[in-house]
Formats: sequence, structure tokens, C-alpha cells
Amino acid sequence: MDRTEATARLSQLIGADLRQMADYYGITVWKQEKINKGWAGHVIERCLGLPLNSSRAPNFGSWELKLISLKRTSGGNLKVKETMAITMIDPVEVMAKEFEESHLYNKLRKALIVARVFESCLEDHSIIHSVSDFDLDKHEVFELVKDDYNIVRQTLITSGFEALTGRMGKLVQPRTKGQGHGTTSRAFYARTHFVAHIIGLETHPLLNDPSI
DNA sequence: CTATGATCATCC
DNA sequence: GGATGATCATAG
Repeated sequence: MDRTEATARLSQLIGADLRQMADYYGITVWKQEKINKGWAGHVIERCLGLPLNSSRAPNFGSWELKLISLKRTSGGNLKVKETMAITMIDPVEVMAKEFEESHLYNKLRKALIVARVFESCLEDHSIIHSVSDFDLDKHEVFELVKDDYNIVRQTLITSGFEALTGRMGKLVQPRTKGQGHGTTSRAFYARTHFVAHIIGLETHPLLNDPSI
């Protein structure tokens, strides 16, 4: 299955309740008191008939699945709830490669974004809101992401891996991630405004393209 | 144990 | 309420 077909299949899922699907596929949403943070993604993968793949480079895959959640504002509108993890930062690779050759760029180009609506902490229901892909074709977006990549790259070269902080980047930020017990690593995260733009929820202030 | 995806907790 | 850093579940 290629990216186009996957998009078509996923589009048919818009409006479906992921919670009920999780029950159907026997996927754990809650394990005792702990939530399975990857449950929604697993449901989608199972639905498409894909193996649960956690590999960094999907073997034959020409595309990649990403899941994000939306929340309701007090006004009743939908908003991006969280930033989105894109890919791990390999300092050696980042320092060696230009943005156009980077893993970050390739990953973004292959990604399909599925937005789901976060109803409550109980996760009683979770409706699929939209399916999108990155429009790095848009010049402004491409340049801004590239700028962020170069900031990270320069920081790695001049100050080292430890100097990276989540405060960097306009659309994409380097952020700590990891098991959390000593082993530290970092990943690229898409900021909420960036994600909102990608899924067509709102226009990013930094992007003044009227056609968006 | 580590890598990965995604969310939670805490600080401001 | 939003941003930054930390944690949890699962696979290899």
C-alpha cells in the first residue's frame, strides 16, 4: 500500500470513534491506572492492516503515520493539544547533512497526519477529525523549517548536543525525550501552531500566505 | 536495556 | 493557558 492509498483509506475513517475500534481490535487503552500513549496509533495501524512498526526507517514504507490530538477550547473550537514528535535527533547526521538531505526533511515529506479529538481524560470517545500531509511545497513553510534545522545544526557544531533546548526553533524544536531515567536523547518536535497549520485548523502567524 | 511514538507534569 | 522537560507502553 502506498501513501496515496493510505490517505484514501484513512480519509474514510474520519468521523469514526477510535475507542470503539480499539475494543474491537483488542488494543489496550488503559492498563490498570496507566494509559497506553500509543493506543490510537496502534488502532490506525491495525485498521490499515500494517504490522506494528517502531522502526526509524520503515523498510519498504513510502510513508509514515503520525497521530496528534485536538482539544476543545472554552469557546467550543478545536485546537491542537500537543506538540508532535517528528523524529530523533542524531547529532552526527544533523551536523553532516544539509536540510534537504536530512532525516527530518525526508520524514516530514513522507508523513501523514491523523488528527483525533481528545474528549476527556477517560478517553471514552475519540473521533477522527482529519487526515493531512505536510505542505512543505509551500515555500514559506519549507524555509521556516529549514531555518529551524539550521539553528539546531549550528548549535550542535558550536556548542554541542547538550546545548540544545526546546526554546529553539519557530516551527520545529529540539526537545528532550527518552526513557527518562538517565538515558537522554532528543527529538525534533513540531510546535502546536505548525501542526495546526498542517491540518488546516488555522493559519500560522508566521505564514502570511493568503492562499493558506 | 534502548529506541520510538505520544502524552503527562511542571514551570512560567 | 502555553511551553519545556520528563515519563510511559511497546518492540527488538
